[in-house]
Amino acid sequence: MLRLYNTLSRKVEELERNDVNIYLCGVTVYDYSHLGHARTIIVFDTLRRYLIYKGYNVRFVQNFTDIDDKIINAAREKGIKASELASRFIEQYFIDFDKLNVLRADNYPKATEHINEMIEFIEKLIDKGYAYVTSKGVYFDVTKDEDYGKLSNKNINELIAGARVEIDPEKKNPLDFALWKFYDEEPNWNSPWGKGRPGWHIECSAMSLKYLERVDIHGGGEDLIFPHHENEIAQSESYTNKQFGRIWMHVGMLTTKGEKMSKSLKNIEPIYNVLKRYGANAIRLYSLSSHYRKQLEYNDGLLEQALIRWRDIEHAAYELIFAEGESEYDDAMKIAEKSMNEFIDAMNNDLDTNNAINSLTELVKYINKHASNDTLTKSIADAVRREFNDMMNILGLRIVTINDNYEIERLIEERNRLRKEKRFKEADMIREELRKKGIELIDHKGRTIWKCLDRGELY
RNA sequence: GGUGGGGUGGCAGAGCGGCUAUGCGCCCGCCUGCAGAGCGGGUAUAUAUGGGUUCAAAUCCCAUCCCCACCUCCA
Repeated sequence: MLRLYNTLSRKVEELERNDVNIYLCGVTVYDYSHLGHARTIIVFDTLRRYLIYKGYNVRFVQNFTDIDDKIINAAREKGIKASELASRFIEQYFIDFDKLNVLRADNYPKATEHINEMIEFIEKLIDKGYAYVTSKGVYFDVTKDEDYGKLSNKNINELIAGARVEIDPEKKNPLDFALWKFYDEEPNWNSPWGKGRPGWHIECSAMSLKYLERVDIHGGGEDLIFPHHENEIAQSESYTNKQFGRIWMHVGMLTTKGEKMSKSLKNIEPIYNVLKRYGANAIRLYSLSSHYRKQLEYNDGLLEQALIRWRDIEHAAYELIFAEGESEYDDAMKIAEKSMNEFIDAMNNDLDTNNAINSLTELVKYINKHASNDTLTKSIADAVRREFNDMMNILGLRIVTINDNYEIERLIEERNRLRKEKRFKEADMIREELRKKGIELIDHKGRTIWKCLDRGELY
């Protein structure tokens, strides 16, 4: 049984339903997505893949915040419309995350396409007495929500005392947050209270309500706990009178030299850049190399380690493809089963992906060992293939596929002819030539196989 | 100041009372025409600090120090 840590209860809880609705807070599209975004999204993608593997019926919704001050400012700098900038970075988002082998969500709702839903939401909050209008906009009154602060475990009075938000005398309380803000200049939308733009938190409440009848897992980066998720809960529960979000999952921040990766610290590493250098598989392994709730340090050495780890897995994957012959395979079945069981145990334990990867490594070692001894038969390969592929799949790992291997096979033949004649220099030249194209040859007794390395240049 | 999470060998990362994971790196050897993978051996005297509980603590308790995140926009 899968057990997940719930930020709300601060306990590890079992996921008891069979239909699982997941809402992930996505990115604000005003710039390239960075490795920190990648980690959060890869974690949720892995969770989703695992749930699917376990037979759950998963529905996955992830939003795009496509309107806010940062987008407007960035667009102004570039001299383009905010909507144009947003759609450009949404496009880029898909380029990056498709390469990272992140499954597409069932829905990617955008804030600008749900203005009406938000307005309706706000109207009801006003009707119910949870929100009020000032000269600047519409605000949510946090004191009307008795359990405000329950997610972030904050005491409302302490929050008020230590509030860092600038004081707006019209607000009843410094913690009250905007549902709608008045703006005369574009981009803006009409509302019953005046032209303006929605506040940030309201989009997730309105959109998750629209696309998911119930949110079983709601999550995002750890930095969203307060105020974003706290506010979402306050609004949504005030609106529906029902609990909003069952399990709240939060992914730890990526750090560089011990400090959070963020725009303001200028220590961002855009995904496209890391992809170029290490490839998607290494990034996924890196992102999953530590428990998701812990902070993860970013540096080249760690990506390097992940890439080395990937090389072993990749090697095994190709050896399985090229395996030939028959033999006993009882042992292989046992190892595959053991490795898979350990993998599942690790995953069930609040997504202990690092240990899950270690379990895969166990099988990989077994495969590679047989391969080097020239005892990896097709029988053995068949006996372990399903488990191997399942684990690869859950982790979102995949080898590079190439459609035309005729030329490779031809060069291998030629090289082997040269080797037979002991013309090793020339043979090595062919191997070198292929290596430059990312094809690595592996000599076995009487035959040579190849693998296509997943490397940055391919992206 | 409040809230949460941490401090384990060169690096990453388990263990949550006894049996000192694991991976990577590094060194030596074997194997190979060479590579890759593999095999054998070695390396690190590892558990922030100081107390305490216990026959036994990295694991429990107390104190101290340090780090990070959140408390403003943020994945």
